[in-house]
Amino acid sequence: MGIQERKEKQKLEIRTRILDASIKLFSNEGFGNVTIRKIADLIEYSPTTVYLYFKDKDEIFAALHDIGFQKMTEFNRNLASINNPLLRLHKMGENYLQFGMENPEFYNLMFIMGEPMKVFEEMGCDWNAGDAALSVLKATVAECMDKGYITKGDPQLVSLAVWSFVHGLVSLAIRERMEKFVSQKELLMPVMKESLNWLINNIENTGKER
Amino acid sequence: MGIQERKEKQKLEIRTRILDASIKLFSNEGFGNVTIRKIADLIEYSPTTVYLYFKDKDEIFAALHDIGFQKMTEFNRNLASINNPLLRLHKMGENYLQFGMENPEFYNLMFIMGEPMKVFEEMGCDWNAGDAALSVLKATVAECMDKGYITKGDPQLVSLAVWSFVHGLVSLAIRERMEKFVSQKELLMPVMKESLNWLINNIENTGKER
DNA sequence: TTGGATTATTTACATTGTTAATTAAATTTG
DNA sequence: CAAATTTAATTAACAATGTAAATAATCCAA
Repeated sequence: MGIQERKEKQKLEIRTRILDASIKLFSNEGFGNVTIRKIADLIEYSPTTVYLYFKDKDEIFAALHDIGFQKMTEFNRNLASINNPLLRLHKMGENYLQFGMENPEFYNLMFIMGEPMKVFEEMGCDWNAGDAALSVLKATVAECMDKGYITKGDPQLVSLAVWSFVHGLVSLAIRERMEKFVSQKELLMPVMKESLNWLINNIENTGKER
Repeated sequence: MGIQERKEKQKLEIRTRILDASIKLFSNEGFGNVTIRKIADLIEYSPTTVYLYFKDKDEIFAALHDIGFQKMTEFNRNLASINNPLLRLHKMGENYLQFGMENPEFYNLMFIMGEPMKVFEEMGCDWNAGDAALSVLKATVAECMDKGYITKGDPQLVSLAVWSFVHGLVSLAIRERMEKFVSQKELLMPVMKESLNWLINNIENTGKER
């Protein structure tokens, strides 16, 4: 049935156009700027047409959320070539910081906003995109422990700690809570990286215990 | 002029009523539930009256933000009696976690939402409430370094790191990004505390370097 | 008590998310 | 190919929201 196929493709095409329009809107002006009517304007359809492709606004956010994780995965391509797991962990952290600072609106969607999570809850499905990304982190931490780069312990706990740390940095920075610590915007990223260095140095196993 | 005085007092009284109503609204149902009209209903005034006491909604948020910091300060009363600065730092962290988990909406206002910050920016004034709280942290970290509990270094950098860490934990938890790591809600707080233990243990100076 | 200042309310408007009714287009069927 | 049916899109409408302007009520000094 070639006709069904084409229809599916068209449907997907418009869905993509809606998402692209949304991205354009929020990456320029933030999330307050994403309204159904503005999306409709951009794709040159009437506002209600949007509802033929997405149940509601939150479902659009959820879809964008997934796109964000794809973007982040691309960001992490440079990890594959790093053999030393601690260096890889370090680089992974730096990537995370950079991704957040360069895509604050996506970051917001992925790790701060409540809306996408509600959709996943309603749909009875989990936070798959996020969980996949975290699995990589956990595997890396476990490898660090296996090979003795960091003190052996619960990889889950250490992963959570590392993630919380970098998430804390990014989210404080993009929500402008860091001005007391970092006076100029250009210094934000360097200071955050230094902060990450500090953490990595601290958790590195220099054989102080057992 | 006793009459001026009374007027001031009345003005303040209504301002307080507006803020109280707002707190009631958002602590039950979150921030989406705070609308000018609902506030007006609660204090039994017409909606536009609210604008005689606050320039706009964001200014209400900014005022609530300050109240949040007062609450947090009260939370930290238990620190005064702790002499060991590292123990005090640890307890300060636990307080922070507890405050955030018990007052997620206030926490949101103080450390996540963008609105209050915009108001401070517009008014040309700084994030005073937050800065004051951070000064205490910085002083404690400095004391830890002075007395050799943690490796000497830049207190500013370490303070930022510690704060980012606990902020990361709280904000991931209240925005429900932690479900992969912590399956049940009752376990959240224990795991977060364990995570904090891990950090404190890691930064504790056991004399491994110099 | 009267007139200006203060405080409050009533209207009003634009923007938003979303639903229902209606029309236009495409597809299937006879 | 024409009629019937299904699908896609639009127009109209609604309720909620933030907020401004016009109007009314209240208060206080002269």
